[in-house]
Amino acid sequence: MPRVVDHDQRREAIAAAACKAIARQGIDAVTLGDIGDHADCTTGAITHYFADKDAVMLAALDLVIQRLYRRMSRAVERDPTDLRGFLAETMPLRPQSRDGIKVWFSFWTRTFSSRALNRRQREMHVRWFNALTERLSVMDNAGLLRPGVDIAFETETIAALINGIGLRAVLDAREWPAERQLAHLDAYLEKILVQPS
Amino acid sequence: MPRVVDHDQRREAIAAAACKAIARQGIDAVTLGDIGDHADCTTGAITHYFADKDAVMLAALDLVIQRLYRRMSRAVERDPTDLRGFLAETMPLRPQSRDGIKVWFSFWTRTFSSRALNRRQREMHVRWFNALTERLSVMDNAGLLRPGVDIAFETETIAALINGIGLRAVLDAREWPAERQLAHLDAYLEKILVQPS
Amino acid sequence: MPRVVDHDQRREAIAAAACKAIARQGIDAVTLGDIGDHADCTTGAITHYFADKDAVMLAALDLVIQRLYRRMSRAVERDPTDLRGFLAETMPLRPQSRDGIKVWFSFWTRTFSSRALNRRQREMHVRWFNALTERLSVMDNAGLLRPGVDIAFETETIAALINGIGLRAVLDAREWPAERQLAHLDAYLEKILVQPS
Amino acid sequence: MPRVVDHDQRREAIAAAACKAIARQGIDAVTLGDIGDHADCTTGAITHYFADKDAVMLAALDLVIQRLYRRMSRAVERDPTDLRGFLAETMPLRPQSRDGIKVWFSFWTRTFSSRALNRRQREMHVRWFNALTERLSVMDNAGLLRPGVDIAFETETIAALINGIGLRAVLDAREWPAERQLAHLDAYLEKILVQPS
DNA sequence: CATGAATGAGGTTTCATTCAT
DNA sequence: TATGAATGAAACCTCATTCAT
Repeated sequence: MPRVVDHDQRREAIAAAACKAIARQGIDAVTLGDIGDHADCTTGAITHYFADKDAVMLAALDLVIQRLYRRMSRAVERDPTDLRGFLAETMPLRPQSRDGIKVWFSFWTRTFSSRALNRRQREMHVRWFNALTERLSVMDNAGLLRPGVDIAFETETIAALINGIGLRAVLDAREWPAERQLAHLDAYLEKILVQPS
Repeated sequence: MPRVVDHDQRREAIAAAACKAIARQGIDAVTLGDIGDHADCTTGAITHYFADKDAVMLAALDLVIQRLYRRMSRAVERDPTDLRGFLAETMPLRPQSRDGIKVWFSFWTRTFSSRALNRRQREMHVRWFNALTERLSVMDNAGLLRPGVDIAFETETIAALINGIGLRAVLDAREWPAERQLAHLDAYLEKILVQPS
Repeated sequence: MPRVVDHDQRREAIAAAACKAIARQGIDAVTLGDIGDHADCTTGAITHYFADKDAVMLAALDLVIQRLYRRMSRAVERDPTDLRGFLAETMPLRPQSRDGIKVWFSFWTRTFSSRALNRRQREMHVRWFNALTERLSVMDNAGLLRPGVDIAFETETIAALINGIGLRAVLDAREWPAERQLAHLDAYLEKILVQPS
Repeated sequence: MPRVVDHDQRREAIAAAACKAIARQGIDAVTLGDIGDHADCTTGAITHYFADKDAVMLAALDLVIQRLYRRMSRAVERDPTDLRGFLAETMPLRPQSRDGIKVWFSFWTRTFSSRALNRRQREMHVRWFNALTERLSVMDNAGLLRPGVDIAFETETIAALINGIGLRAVLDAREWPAERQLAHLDAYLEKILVQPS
């Protein structure tokens, strides 16, 4: 049993190393050796824990997604009606979260060629979509949404906006500090939320 | 006299072939051989026109960007106040334009590791930003924007939204036909444009 | 535990294989595959131990030089005043030593284009020059040199002569057996050494 | 008939360009394109005048050798007993002659792998050997050689010395101006020539 | 469990050569 | 006669994967 824990820990450590490597060098320049360097182990060790390179990369993606959802869940627990706080967890506001977002984005273009990745991407989106829809429903029930707002439709628009802002922030980090990103998010939310009088 | 060949035309043909290959196989799976297949020539012929693979890829990006701007310019010529028509040219509404957008997106994650690509990406964005700003100014002067709209700020929001919608449409083409993409764009524009009474 | 391999030994084995290949096929016809054939390994194994082909070639040169100096040192240990024996170690007198000399010579023309190689070549010459100068000094102190001999000047002349004779012997091995080479060396030494009465 | 002259002129021009390229970049880094650049023509033009690359290289060598012999012949015509002047023509005393010597040397290592080149090299040497032998005979007949000098033997020693000095001068041009090269030659000649009392 | 040496397929790149014009 | 576009073989090099230890 302790073995299993070690095993999982090791896998996660390697996945985390892969994240760093992907964020730093770009997903298609990363080699198993690079990942090994970040994880302080050799390529042989990596192939002990993963079937092949693709499995490592997917584990990196899963790790990022998992962290993302954990943060989003915590935000919901803190305040189920804090839509802004919930969304902020998916934006590259701080250097620590930026790497994860980079990894997430890195897989986008990979889905062009891989049917499997494409399906997983869609699953992830659906999951995010549902989580966001639930936030909006909660807010609607609490009377915080402007009347006439189409929740499903808004979910998609917000998702697109978050991705679009996050992309800019990741491509041009210097010009896009947290405040600037949030300013654009807030400006949009203002348009659909009931204004506190 | 050697075989008469239009050097620029040949370069563009190869760049176009690279676009097709990138959109089809994904940017990191494309080989010079693949591009040669699409361009009906050998790898030797490609390196006759380009210094190396990177140069080919950049030419592909440039071609896509150039086509994008050409389409945007034509839209402006048709009707300088047609913001929607202008923006629609940068969205993957039809299969033909989808490939170009895919290529454009494909280079995003590449900028994580390449300083040169990152700079080019920013230049492109500035150019697009300026073009979009001008559209909004023209509309503002024509009294078509709601009062109090911050043009620079709106430019960024719209850019983010377009990228976000385009991304979804490209990742999940079946679910995102032109109408759905435009619906989200229209919904946002409605919020900043003067309503036709 | 990985397969236990003496890293330095492996490098030297590959360098030795490169020497053989260079001597046999000529420095500009040698491929990594050829070297691999001589070393009983694949090109991949070679690049596992060396950064690139240039590094392999330089290692080959270094190995040759090292062997040369080892032989010269041994000669000095045997008899510090045996100038002829010392010089003989740098001449292609036997088939075994011929390969090394060939490799050494092969790098001469490479220095025309490579600044780094040129510098290394000069360093090697200086080292040889100093060793030879020391031999002559020892002999002078032992009263074996004719009076009035300029040691530095003679060092250069002898070096030139050795190179010239060695070159002929390597280009036309059949016509230049050891005796013939040594005859020319002896004839010159006779002119500067005190004759045994 | 004028065509033929043009043809030969063109061939020689290309051979001369090859010489420059070889001296500058090293014999194994030279491409037909480089030679074309120096000759102001394309690779196509070169293959019009030569069967293949080897033929071009050999033409370059022939040109160098031919120039060498022309210079040596002129020296003999000026003064048949001026051994020093005769030998000086084969040394890299001036920048102009250095390129030719470099080309000559460059072919040395090529002979390791090519039987044809090796034979040509030997032919060249024999020719030079004979010319030098004749010089020494003339001097001997004129009573300018010390008694007991073995002409054939001295010819070889002198040839080796010339090559050895020339090599050093070519590898380390800055340290080996004409005077230094000639000083070593003179020192040797002094040992075999009758001293002017 | 873990290592890292070795493999070998596959990619990019170079370049002598050919050939249509 | 001359061009230079195009070929294609061959080289170097990278790297995911395997495997003896």
